[in-house]
Amino acid sequence: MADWDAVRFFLELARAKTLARAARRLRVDYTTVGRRVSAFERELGAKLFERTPDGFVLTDAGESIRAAAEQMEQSAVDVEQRALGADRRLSGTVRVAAAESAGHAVVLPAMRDLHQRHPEIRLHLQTGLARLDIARREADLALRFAPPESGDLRIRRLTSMGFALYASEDYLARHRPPAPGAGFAGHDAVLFDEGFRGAPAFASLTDSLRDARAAVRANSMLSLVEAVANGLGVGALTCCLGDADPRLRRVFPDLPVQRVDLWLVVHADVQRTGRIRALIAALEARCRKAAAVLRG
Amino acid sequence: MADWDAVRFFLELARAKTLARAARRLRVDYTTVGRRVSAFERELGAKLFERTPDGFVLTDAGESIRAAAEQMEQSAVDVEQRALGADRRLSGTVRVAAAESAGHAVVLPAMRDLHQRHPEIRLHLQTGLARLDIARREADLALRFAPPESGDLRIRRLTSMGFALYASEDYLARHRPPAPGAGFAGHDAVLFDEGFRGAPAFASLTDSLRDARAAVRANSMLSLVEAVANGLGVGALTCCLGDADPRLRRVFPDLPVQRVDLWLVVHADVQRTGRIRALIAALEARCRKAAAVLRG
DNA sequence: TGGAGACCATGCAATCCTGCATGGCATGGC
DNA sequence: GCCATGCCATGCAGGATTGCATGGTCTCCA
Repeated sequence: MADWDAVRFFLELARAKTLARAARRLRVDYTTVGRRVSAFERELGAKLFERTPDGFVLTDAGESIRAAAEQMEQSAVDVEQRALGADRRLSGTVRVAAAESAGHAVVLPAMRDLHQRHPEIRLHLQTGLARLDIARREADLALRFAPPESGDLRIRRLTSMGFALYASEDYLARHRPPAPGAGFAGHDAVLFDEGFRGAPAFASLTDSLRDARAAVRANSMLSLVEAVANGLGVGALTCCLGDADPRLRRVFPDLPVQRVDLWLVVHADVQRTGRIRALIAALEARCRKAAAVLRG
Repeated sequence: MADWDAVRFFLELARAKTLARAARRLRVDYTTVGRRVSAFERELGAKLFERTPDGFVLTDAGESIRAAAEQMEQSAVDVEQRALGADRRLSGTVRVAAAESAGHAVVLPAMRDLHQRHPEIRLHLQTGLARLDIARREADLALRFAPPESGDLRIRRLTSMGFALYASEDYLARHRPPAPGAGFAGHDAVLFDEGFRGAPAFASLTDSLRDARAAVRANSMLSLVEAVANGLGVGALTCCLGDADPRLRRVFPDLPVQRVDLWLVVHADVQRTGRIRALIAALEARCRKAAAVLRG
């Protein structure tokens, strides 16, 4: 094959179905995707895609090379992983995928310590619940509230984080104080946009807000805190965040907090990479030192 | 990984050990190989090669990605093969015009490989020097020792084939050994009926037989080989044929063989049809694999 | 010892590729 | 109907990549 890179374009187009979407994921212009895929078809002498009204659909020929192409992708990832594993330098970028609360409470403080010793290590923190694929190397490291099981991933428990319901002082003054377990009918809720799927402990916390009206939905933790702090409603926050903000009060100060385990996920091959090892060590140190705060 | 194609360069350099050799195999300038491999190293953040006096040697990091890179290569081959296999037109007859020696040494072995994968492809091999007109579609493909220039034909060099003078052991025992360049007066020659017009290197070989008596003339290579093997005279044969027959000996074993380039000629617009592409690929694979044998 | 041959680094010019812009074509909401 | 949105084809200009040329190092061999 003249140009292996064409397979990368082929695969992405097969997944994205349109030139435009594939181009965005590949970070090139869509004309480039079209041209390279056409060239690939010409080279192979086979029509790989049917141009239908709803996008590019694989032909039989395209379908029949898909598996091999994915195999190739897997090997490409392997190449990358092993190269990364061989890299002992304490410099370069580490990409971390984490829930925003974990990013705030764990990753950034850990990074601050790490930066003192190794200023060459850069962090690319991708918060949000969108599950970046560690296996496909969309991130080097992930912090998750629910551990995935799969293949070559190394998983370890970092800490457990406390969550509780918070409201602003004046919100609590203006509303009839809720009773534990009695529901929040008549209350306003500040909700995270996407649910923390797969974290049962956390689910039980948000479930208790079910009866409340959703006054605010946001997909940014900062907005969430501000919403609660501004008296817009009751919200579930990590204790790190809630306790640190003087404007916030726990709704049930006497109840124990909800604990959710935080898991570190990393690909087996990159565990030896210098900068990644260093960051993992910093994360663990941070979790040890701040265990009390994190657990609430 | 930003550019999968870099892996192809990496692998080739790992095998070839020098930029120059790798570049020749990849059909690019060696500066390109150097630059792309360097870029790859930069991207991975790992030094893959040690630049030693005797070429590029894999570092530990390079060694550790080699297996995955080879895996990737295997998948690339799979992609290609399935694309070929998926083309529904991979059946029917391909008509090939070739000199008998090329047919024997290249076309038939290539066809054997091809037949494993695509048993529905049939070959119609028309040997002989009569120039079938590709342009007029008297054949789909031609293998020639002299490239025609004309219009819509696609021409590429397949390999170079070695020719040498052969005789049987007992013929050599019975005759005064000829001296290189001194002519063959008093010898018997086994000649191909029609001359290889247009292949100067070959002409020089047969020219040296000018002084010999023509003991046998034949227009079949099989007859030619048999004639030489039976001690009827000295004949110019491809090294493939001559070296493979235990009854034959090179007349001048110490002289380098005469090399004649073998050209593949195909009409531009049939280049894309599946069965023809498949055969071309098989021909090229055969020439690559058997290059040493073909060159003598 | 010196010259040929093989190899590699670097500067520069031509080429190829990419991205942008325009325009055409669908779909869907108002 | 009409506009907004999303998609793709094609022409064109800028820029990245390539190949070539020069110059240097090393080895081998006469």
